[in-house]
Amino acid sequence: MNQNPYSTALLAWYQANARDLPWRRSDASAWSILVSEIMLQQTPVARVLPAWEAWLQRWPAPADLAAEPPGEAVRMWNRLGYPRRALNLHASACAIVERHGGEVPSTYPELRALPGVGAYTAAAVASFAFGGRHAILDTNVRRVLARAHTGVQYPPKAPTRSETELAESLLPADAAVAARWGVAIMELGALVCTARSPACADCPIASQCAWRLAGKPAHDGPPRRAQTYAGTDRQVRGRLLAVLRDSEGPVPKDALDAVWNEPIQRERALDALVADGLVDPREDGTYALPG
DNA sequence: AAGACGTGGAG
DNA sequence: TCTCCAAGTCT
Repeated sequence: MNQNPYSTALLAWYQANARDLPWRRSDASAWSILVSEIMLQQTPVARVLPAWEAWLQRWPAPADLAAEPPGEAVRMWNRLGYPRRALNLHASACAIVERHGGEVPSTYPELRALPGVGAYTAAAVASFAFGGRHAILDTNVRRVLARAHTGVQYPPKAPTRSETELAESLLPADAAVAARWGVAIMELGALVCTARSPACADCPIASQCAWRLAGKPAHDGPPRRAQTYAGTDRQVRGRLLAVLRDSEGPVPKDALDAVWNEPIQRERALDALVADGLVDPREDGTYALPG
């Protein structure tokens, strides 16, 4: 049926060990799945759970969100991080209403065309919401493939062509099986084949894992540089936006000036937020979330 | 095609 | 405390 050597073991493992996440339930709408995928970008499941519930309760369909100003999406996003995702979700909702009659599109190209929807998210929604046959290549899958197939501890910094080709070569032929296999290998990376301390004893494909068989050699190459945060523009942007989020209406410039004492950096961060459409400078000199 | 882009929990 | 990292995307 396919050349995937551990499909059966992986599927069985998933059957027995998958988390009961709300966006995986059979009654989850395509919209709710899209929302979950955007929220989960670079953000842990535990923090997404409550945000996802609140979001869907307020905006059960794309049209509900599209009917509100983008600033409300940013406010609702709260402290999930990367607030441009809220803007993208709002813009996606508008596009879905305008171009797709209010229904989340089902094909990869249509999904990929939505703002904030890249290769991973388009494949994930097409697969998880619509049962399409697409290779899922997120950080979990990339790590599993790096270990099981390539025999190294960590995947390359950025996704490569060969990783995509490997993932596609492993895809079960049947679309429904492929969709299930996609979540399964992702779940394996999230629960067992983790970044720091993989639980190889619990791994259904341990006997075929190239990295384990090689004695789990440590990562070879330059250290994976951690992202700095303290003192960066990102931190300033975060503080600036928090003031606007926590305020009912427009705020005077003084309130923004108070969050950071270095004026050059502060102005640069504010200008960038305005350029990104996350902050709306008003004629009276005050600032607000976009209306 | 490196680097920017938030936030908070775990070890 | 400090580093790492969590279902990426965009420029």
